[in-house]
Amino acid sequence: MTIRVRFAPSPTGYLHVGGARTALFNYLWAKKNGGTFILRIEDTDEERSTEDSVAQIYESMRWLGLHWDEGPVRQSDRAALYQEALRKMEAGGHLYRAFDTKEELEEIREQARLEKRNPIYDRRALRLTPAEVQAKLDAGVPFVWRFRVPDEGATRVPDTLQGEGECVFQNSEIGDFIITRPGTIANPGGPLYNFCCAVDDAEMRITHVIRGADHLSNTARQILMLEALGAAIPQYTHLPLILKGGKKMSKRDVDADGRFPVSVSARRDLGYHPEATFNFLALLGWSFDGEREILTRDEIINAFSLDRLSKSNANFDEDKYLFLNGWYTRHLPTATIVARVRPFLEAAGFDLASRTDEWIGGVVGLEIERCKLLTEFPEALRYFFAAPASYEEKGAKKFFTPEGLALLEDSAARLETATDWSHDGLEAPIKALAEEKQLGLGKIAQPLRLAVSGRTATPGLFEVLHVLGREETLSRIRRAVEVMRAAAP
RNA sequence: GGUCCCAUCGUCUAGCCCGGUCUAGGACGUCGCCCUCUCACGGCGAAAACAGGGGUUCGAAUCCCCUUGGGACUACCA
Repeated sequence: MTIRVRFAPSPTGYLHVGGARTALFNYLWAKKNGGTFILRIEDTDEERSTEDSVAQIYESMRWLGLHWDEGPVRQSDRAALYQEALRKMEAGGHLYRAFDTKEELEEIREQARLEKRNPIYDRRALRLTPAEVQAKLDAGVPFVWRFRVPDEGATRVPDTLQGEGECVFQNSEIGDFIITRPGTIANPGGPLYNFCCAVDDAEMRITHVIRGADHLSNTARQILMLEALGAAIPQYTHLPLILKGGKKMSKRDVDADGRFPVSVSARRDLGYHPEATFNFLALLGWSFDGEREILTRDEIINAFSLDRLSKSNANFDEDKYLFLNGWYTRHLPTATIVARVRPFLEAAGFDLASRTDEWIGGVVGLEIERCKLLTEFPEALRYFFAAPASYEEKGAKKFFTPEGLALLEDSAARLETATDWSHDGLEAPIKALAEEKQLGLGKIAQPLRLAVSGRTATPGLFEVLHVLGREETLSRIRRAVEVMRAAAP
């Protein structure tokens, strides 16, 4: 039997990293087994679904390389299918109409709370006589369809991960759930999530449902409907949840924290790599061998298996994500990094018109070990595009002293007579100066570094001077000297 | 409150199913040392965990029970 899995997001917000991980595991399971990965958009909630979200979900999945084999299938296009399933279940005696108002239902819940019971519908609609039902229908009283859960027995959710192979729910604890929005005969209410999900899983012949553990109790209901429909029950894998601050990631206020947003697109905009994200997400609840953690897409696909999934919830480890991103920044081909950094440099307003990819690659290469996120490059590279507007305060205090000033002027004098502006050609005269002064190279280099870059931490000083060129270097030193004189006359 | 799920270093985890090889392995983070013109990268090293209590067993991180803790669900959302 060929494996068929689906990722079924609701477009009520941007795809977040938790959803992306669910999509990833479905994708991996399909790829590993030569199966089919289906994308299904669960947009039955017209109020909350937006086209913007739909577009962003596609975009984020493509960015991560989670290409789907079938779909996207939109539930909003499948009304006829749900209508047919509804008729089938009704004919089987699995459904009944309920005319209760929101207020009545709230009362039932409140009562249950007081009695410390699970709030379960009391089936008052089921006690209506056929004549009473007909009267309400004739009067146009809105109703919803409820699924009649069997009185006895239990519903077993076959799960590869949670429980000991299955999770058991007593039917008496489930309660007759609602499967449509309120409507009338003339104007029927639309189908609800649980219902569509079960119908679609059956219709699409889904073999494995891999989704978050927050769906565990829904699954019992979906299995009940699947049985009523006479459909096969897929194998379920309820993934442990990704926690953020000890709580489930919330769809709302997705990107409330600008530094640690949860939407995939916001992460991309912050300069995270798809490779790092793919790798990191795969390791969130799954492990390769417990030793290796930096893995290629193919290695992950080949090694992926459901039985190496963890059962317990995982905190979203920002430090590790950032570390991995830094690793990929350092190890991805330079051309890739340059292509990805370019837009960030442009956005920062740097003039790239006269800059070749080779030149950009050069300066990116110099700063790459100090940058984990692509968004860090503009600030890191700023001094290659413009003379420092200010000098690092701590460094200025330490190196812009009378002694530092003298050293800077001496350095400038040596550099002015330098004929060879290569790394070695620059190093030689400065080293000679250090020896004459009986100082460590750092003593000379630090004031120079600060003068040309405004910073106390940069790549090798002579590489920097080489890139800046003679004129630019000397003019920056002159400016620094002026600033120093002005500050301490 | 009810139902369900989960429980190894601060965090992500390996080991658990098939008890002894575990003085519990790796990674991130932290700290120290080395490399070094600075920062970073890299290298080396350190501190750091089987939630608690009962069983079963010659022997338990591994099996069973209880307690405790954490999470999810508890919509005419998905």
